Amino acid sequence: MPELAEVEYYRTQWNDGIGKTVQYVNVHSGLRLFRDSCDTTIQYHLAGRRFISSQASGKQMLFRFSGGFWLGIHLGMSGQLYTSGDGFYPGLHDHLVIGMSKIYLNFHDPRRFGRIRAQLSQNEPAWWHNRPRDLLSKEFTHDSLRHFLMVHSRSSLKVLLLRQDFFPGIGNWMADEICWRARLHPALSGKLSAEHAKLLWRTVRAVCRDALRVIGTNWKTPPDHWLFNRRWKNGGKCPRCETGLRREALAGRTTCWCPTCQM
DNA sequence: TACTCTGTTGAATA
DNA sequence: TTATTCAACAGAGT
Repeated sequence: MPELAEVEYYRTQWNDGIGKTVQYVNVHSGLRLFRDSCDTTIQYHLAGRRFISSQASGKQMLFRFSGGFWLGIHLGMSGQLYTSGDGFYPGLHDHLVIGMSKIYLNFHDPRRFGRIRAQLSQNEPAWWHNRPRDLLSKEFTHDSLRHFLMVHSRSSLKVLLLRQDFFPGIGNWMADEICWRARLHPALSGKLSAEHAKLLWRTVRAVCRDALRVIGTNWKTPPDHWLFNRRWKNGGKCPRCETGLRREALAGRTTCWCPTCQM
């Protein structure tokens, strides 16, 4: 489940290709992944270009190639980026393979919920330019969060935290981790007190920082004092108070919380 | 074998 | 306008 930190991790997997020139491109054309009809653009225009740099923001990634070629990737639910060396042969779910000298950059996605877009232009694509600000930027202010909560005061915290237009990069496990750390019940409405809103703001940033540090750099397993390791299976205990965790679908998403800690 | 569940986005519906 | 539901998928588990 690629969220903020997993996306950052996968982005860096292609770093060994930076500076190299594309020699070969293999695309599984016609898949929903290429619904922005970019499969032919990639197939015909990527070869011969040099891989310059990459960025990640929320769950989005942007890869820059020479001559104004931009490749955007969203991993969806099961997407992965990885590289391989000589002798590699694309598997069933390797939907995009970029061959370079001694390295292949691969996009692998069994469930095909991801999204790939390509564009030829001097400036970065509009969809990237218009993306929401990052949660660790100074533009994500306490005041903007309070305003957002006020406007959507009828929605639950869990639903709001999953809104990519305001919380880019937050997914299911991060939303649960944030609620748990802030001791706020995920079903609470957005109508929070000023103190609780401030607490939520601080916690969102702390969880983003911690996730990027632990998972984003070399994908270590988060420590046991996070909710993360306990939330997946039945019978998990709260790392703080050892109460049995509750797991229920909330707004259609599996949600885990501690009935003692989270009010 | 057949059914259920998983988690993200965006379209459809209320 | 805003909130909720569901389809797009394949694979692992029951």
